[in-house]
Amino acid sequence: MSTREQIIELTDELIRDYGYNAISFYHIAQKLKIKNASIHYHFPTKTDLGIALLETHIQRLRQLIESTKKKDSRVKIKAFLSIYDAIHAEGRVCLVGSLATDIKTVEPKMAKALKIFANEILEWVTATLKEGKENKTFTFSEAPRTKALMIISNMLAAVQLSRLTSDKDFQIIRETVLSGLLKKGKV
Amino acid sequence: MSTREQIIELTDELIRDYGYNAISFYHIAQKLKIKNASIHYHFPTKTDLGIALLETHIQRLRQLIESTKKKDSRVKIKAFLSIYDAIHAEGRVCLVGSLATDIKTVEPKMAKALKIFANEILEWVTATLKEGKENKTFTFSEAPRTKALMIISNMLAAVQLSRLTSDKDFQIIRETVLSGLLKKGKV
DNA sequence: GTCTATACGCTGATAGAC
DNA sequence: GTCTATCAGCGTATAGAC
Repeated sequence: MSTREQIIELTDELIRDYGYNAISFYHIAQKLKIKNASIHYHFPTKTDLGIALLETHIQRLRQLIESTKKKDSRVKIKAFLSIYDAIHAEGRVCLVGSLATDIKTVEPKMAKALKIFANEILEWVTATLKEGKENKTFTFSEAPRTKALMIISNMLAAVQLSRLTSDKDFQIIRETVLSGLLKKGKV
Repeated sequence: MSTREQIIELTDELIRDYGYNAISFYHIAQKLKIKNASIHYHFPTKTDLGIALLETHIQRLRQLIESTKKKDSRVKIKAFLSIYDAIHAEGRVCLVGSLATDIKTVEPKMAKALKIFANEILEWVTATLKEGKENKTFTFSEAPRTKALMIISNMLAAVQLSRLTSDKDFQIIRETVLSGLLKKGKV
């Protein structure tokens, strides 16, 4: 992995652990055993680093969407939930949630990238739910986009809340989300 | 309002706007037209200020619980949702969500206060749902604590997500939460 | 590409006058 | 209780050698 990629990877972990405004170039440099100035070579400003991180996430999301395109709706939703399983296992929060609380402190260009990322997630989950509802894989009464908002908000907050209440609360929310989609005879 | 109260009030707004690690004593002092050192007189450290803020919120929550004690379950849940209506109207996020992303950066004493606050909210909503289910005000199939987790996570994330997707998404989530509790013939 | 050296503003915090 | 003055440390960022 190139230095540039290592910086992005570590920044991702640090932001989801501590938050954008709590981390510094010095923290990143120390962990990677490089110097402060080396990071500035790859990313002139902190904003540049933040945008590069978001663009990486957007790219990965698009790859996931592409690679699961022809799979069952259930597989797609489970792929979405699996992302949160990994985040929760790390004791971290998701990038969208972490940056949502900081959005008023970042430069417009970075805020824009964050909004694009959040909206592409919402569009994908919406499309997946719509598809799953039509082919009777999922059962729910709300509009697909509404249901997507409910599921995303449940998962986004699950990783945050379980830091405060109980670790097990993540699993409870996750299972309730899934069973709420699959349970037949409801509605 | 005393200076001490003004500091707490403004800190609350700033944390929910920008996040704990983005705000400084200088920002607070400037807005209140006092000096840096005056804040340190009331709160020796930033941690002391954070804890005082959380204790204020815990106290207010207890007052709300007490004042709505004998009211209908529906009134209690609407009181809970109203808190988020106000937060969303301000364009801010809730204190629990804002600090959940920063918890690994604050001192243990402050983290503890935050956990107490989050758990008391969860207990209240759980008790309210249990009561409402028993007297048939609410209709849901999950355990009361599970349903409370779902509702709290929906609302906590609604204020965060609506900063990124659309302002209207808050209302969509809020209405879906409420109708999911009141709609008869479901389940 | 990575380093050393450095600039300099902001941050939390303290001492002591009023 | 609030002020002035001051501090050390950390933050982003840059210049220029290797």
